Amino acid sequence: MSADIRQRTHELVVRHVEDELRAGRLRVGSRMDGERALAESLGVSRSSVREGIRVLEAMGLIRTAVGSGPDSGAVVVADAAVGMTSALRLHLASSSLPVEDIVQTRLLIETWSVREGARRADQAALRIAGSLLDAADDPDIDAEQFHLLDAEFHVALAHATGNDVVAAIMTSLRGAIHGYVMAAVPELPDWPAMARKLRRQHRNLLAAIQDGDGERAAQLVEAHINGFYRATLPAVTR
Amino acid sequence: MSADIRQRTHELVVRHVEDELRAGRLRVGSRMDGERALAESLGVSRSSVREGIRVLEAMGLIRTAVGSGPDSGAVVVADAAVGMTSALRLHLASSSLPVEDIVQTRLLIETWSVREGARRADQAALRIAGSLLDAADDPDIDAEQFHLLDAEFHVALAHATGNDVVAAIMTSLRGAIHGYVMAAVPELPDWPAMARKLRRQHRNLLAAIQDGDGERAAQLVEAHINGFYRATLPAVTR
DNA sequence: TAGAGTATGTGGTCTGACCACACCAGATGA
DNA sequence: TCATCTGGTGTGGTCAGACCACATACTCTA
Repeated sequence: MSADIRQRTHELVVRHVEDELRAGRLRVGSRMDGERALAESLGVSRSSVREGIRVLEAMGLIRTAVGSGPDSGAVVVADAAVGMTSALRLHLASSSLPVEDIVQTRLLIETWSVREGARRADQAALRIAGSLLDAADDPDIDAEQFHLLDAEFHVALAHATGNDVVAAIMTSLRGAIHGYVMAAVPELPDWPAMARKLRRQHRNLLAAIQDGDGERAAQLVEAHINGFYRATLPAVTR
Repeated sequence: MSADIRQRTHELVVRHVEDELRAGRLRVGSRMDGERALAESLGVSRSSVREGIRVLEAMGLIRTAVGSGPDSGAVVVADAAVGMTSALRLHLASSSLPVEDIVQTRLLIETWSVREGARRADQAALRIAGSLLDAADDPDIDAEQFHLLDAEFHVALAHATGNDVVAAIMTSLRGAIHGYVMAAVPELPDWPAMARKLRRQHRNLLAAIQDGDGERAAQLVEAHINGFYRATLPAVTR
């Protein structure tokens, strides 16, 4: 693997954990050695171990917890969406990725997802999506809760494809622009009307998928996403 | 933003940089303050600053360099593909993301990309893709160089869509499975024949895009990807 | 004027210390 | 006997301070 170039110490730590995963000595749910033990066994300082662990944590690979007992320490969780969401959010902040491109990518991912979801007809996954819509019907929730449920609904549809990579990408696309969505809400002339429209579109979309009508679902989700961003984007990018 | 829950110090550092980016006080190409100065201005230790910087670096947001002068220190580079590639690679190592899902996601992204590329007809971008194929025609390069150029070609096609998010996703999808591709090469009965076939398919694909024939390009890229993985995946997942 | 030598500031690494926390086992009480 | 309190112990989180290798920019010398 051409280790000619200088490898920093924390990269060695990341590489070590990656190798342990690849070899199957670490798997999802495993508890890693403590930072001090890892430092000693690799012959590096605890600071360097911590830098590596920070990277793994930011990638959604592990989770850390203080204290003692079986839940403490670094545990492999492997939540792929975490790292991708952070990456997208940060690059969005740096203006190196335009919001428009994210929206277009959503269109491409989601039209495929609902077609695939309609084809697979994974009833359990669709039931989850439906219960999220039920929760979003609660008139007492505020705008932020509504849009979080909205995001969860779209992610649930992505999960109905059975493709974990697509689901992770969808989670990160929707999660990264949550801040932009919330920034747009106060700018909307009539948010309650918008929410009613979104609820209606969600129901129709889910019905089309459950009917196995992938084409109709694709058209509905495209209109749904385009409609929302045409109403909100001008307010934020202004 | 409800900072009720405990925020660790390195997260404060990440958040600080994110805010600076969002406010425009930092942009791509900017040089960040030194670690010591940042630690003092935020009232935290240098170790914590470094942990935050490690995260930003892993996300592809910044690049660090030792020494002195204008190129040293932490500089904002905003290479979105870096973070996503690492995230995918690590989750692939943990078996939480199956290779098959990545391949299926490539199909979805790339069929869209070549359709969009054919529609946009970005001559400059397509010329870059073509020159990568020229380089890959060199009979002296080895398997690794060939597959790296192969990956670059597919990424170049994604760039021809003009969508930076799609291009970053494509880069990470292809980059994350590079190790798997290289692991499969020695298992192939006749790699030179495979390479000849891939070269031919690449040329036909690029020609279809340049002809503006998105449908044909989509069919070609689908057959191209499916063909390669049907030949290699069994060797690796075994 | 050209070159060698030096000063300076950068990230990279290490050591060792202390803290807050969460669990767990043994002591204590009813 | 059982419930409750109370330390002990090990975890990550944070900090201070030191030294190193390195790359540039400056200064001095031949």
